[in-house]
Amino acid sequence: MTTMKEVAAAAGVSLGTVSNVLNHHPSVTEENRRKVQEAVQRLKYRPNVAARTLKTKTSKSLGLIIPDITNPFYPELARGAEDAAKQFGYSLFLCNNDRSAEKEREYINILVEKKVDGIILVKPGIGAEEILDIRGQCAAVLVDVHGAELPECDIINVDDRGGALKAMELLYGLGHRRIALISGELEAMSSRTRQQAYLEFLGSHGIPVDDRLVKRGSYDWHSGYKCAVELLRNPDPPTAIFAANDLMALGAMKAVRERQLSVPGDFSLVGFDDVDMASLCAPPLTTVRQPKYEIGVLGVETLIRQIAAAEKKEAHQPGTVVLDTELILRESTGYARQSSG
Amino acid sequence: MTTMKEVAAAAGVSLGTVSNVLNHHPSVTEENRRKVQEAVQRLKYRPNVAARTLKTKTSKSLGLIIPDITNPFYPELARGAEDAAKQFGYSLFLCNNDRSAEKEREYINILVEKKVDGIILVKPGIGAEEILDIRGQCAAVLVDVHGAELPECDIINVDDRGGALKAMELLYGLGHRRIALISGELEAMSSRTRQQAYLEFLGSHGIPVDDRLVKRGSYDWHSGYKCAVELLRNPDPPTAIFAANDLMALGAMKAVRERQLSVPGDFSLVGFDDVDMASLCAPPLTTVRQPKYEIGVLGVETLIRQIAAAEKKEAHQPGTVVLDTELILRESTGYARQSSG
DNA sequence: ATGAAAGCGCTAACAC
DNA sequence: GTGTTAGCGCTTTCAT
Repeated sequence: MTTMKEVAAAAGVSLGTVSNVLNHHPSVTEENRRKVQEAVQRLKYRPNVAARTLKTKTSKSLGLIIPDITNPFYPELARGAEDAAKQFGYSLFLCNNDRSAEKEREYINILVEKKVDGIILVKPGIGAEEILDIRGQCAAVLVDVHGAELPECDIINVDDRGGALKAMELLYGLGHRRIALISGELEAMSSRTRQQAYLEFLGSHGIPVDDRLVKRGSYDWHSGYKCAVELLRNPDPPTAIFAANDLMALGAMKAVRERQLSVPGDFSLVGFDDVDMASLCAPPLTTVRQPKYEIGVLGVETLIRQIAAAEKKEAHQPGTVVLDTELILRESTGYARQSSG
Repeated sequence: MTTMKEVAAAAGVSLGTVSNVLNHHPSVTEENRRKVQEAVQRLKYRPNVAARTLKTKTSKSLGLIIPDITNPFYPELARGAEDAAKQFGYSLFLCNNDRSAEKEREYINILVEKKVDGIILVKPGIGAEEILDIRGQCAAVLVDVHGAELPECDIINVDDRGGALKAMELLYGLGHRRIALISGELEAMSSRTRQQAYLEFLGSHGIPVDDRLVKRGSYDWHSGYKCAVELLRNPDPPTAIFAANDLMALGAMKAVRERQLSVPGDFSLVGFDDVDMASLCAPPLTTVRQPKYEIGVLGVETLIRQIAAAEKKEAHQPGTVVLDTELILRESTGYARQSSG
């Protein structure tokens, strides 16, 4: 492996000069610059990032901690993060924590030890103090977390409440009155919010909450299927389901169609997220789109801003941004049937 | 930031002793071990991986270069790689190259500079010499690549030929004779192989190849849709489509159903990969399952084996492994209709 | 503008 | 068993 020292020797200049050339410092003779560049080429010199990191305390690496890349919501987010990271000259460590706080801690430890310059923490399961601890080590941004307890952190959330309300308004506007909810795990801020919005909407429209119409899933399609089966077994079944994510909505759709009910003729379904399959499936799923890719991009942009501020020893003003959702009207929603609505 | 030096001072022992404790060297008094561990806890000491990497030339990091994590084939592969990496104490850099050899080169450079211990290169776009170059820097395993030109590399392939043949046999056995192919990009080894198998099967069963029945897609569902639309416009249309991946098969299914043809009543479809949506969609898609997760796991296991061999200065015997596929019979395939078969 | 040299935090070889 | 020490490859003063 070629080192700067060897390049210096080959070019007949000093170590410092080579470093200056490589770091584009202006104060180098054209002559020397040329000689160094030639030697770099000839010896196929490659900088050693470990050495640089040791010296500069910055690695040009970031960490992305998500629940599970296998959940179709995350690839796009990860892609956004990776693209943005690349653009700024950073690389990205991918970490799946399976929604386990313990794994999350492990990963944070490793990332800190690897001297990443920043961490994006999606749906953090760890406590507030632990999160603040990270900030002592590197930049950090939180995605999908309750902000109140963390005033000193950058937070990116999606307007879950607004999105859920849009879904409910659509269903209500189509005449549905018995609207079921398939919620996600209530540990996650976003699931709780979507459920609250559902309840709130019912309340503000004078619809009494029927507990048998509220099921709790776990974000995978099997759970959506199971919840829907139970819902349909109800003597007075719902005419529509609002699911806290597309996967569960699609699972529910499967159950509905197995009961020989047509979607949207007999039954309406709305999801959340707008994953790829939502548009592919039959019928295409009406859903509330989250800006997944943009979350990833914004996450690293925020990280970069923090890093830049820390470098200049400026204060960074942390903030919370709430991204908008968009209702995507497709073909899984229709007017409520008179008979049951 | 606490360093080993400070820990040594706090514990009243030497730097070397601290290092010995941290690296679990046997030759340390119980007494000293205790003192060091106490100091580590109290000072919240965290090792600096950059320093260690500089010294040991090993980073406990790996790189995974794939076309695009957004393609539903890759999250599972990535997950398998990440899980295995974690198990061996490694972290994983995620890199999307968008099937561009240029980006691929960039990433390889960065990864090498970051001193990753190994790289998994999926569907490499770079040339053989470049690939062999990597081997001088770190471990490497190739996934989905033509092996003949690279006898010195570890290669993991899937039995695309066998898989495609299974799909064709199924269709043929159901009475289909006009079977169309929607292939992928022919730069990729796997697409070429699947197409070859299709042609081979037709040949060996005395079915003349009809060029109008062979379409080239680009692995996304839109292209599958488009190809199917063209196929169905044919005056003597096919009764079944074999698509080189599930996404295109699902796109094709959409097109077929828009023509008011029922699947599998009027038309049969077989995909390749067995992604999540294949089982979720209606009707569930018959497909050829690839062991996606296992590829990822096997990839890092192979890397680890190379690394271990290099560490012990043993020779590593590279090899090519071809993983089996499995035909997953679902509901998108049925008997050919007499009228058109 | 350039060279010399210190040192980032760690491991490992060596002497005791 | 423990302490001392020499680098790993780089950036960054500080002289010159």
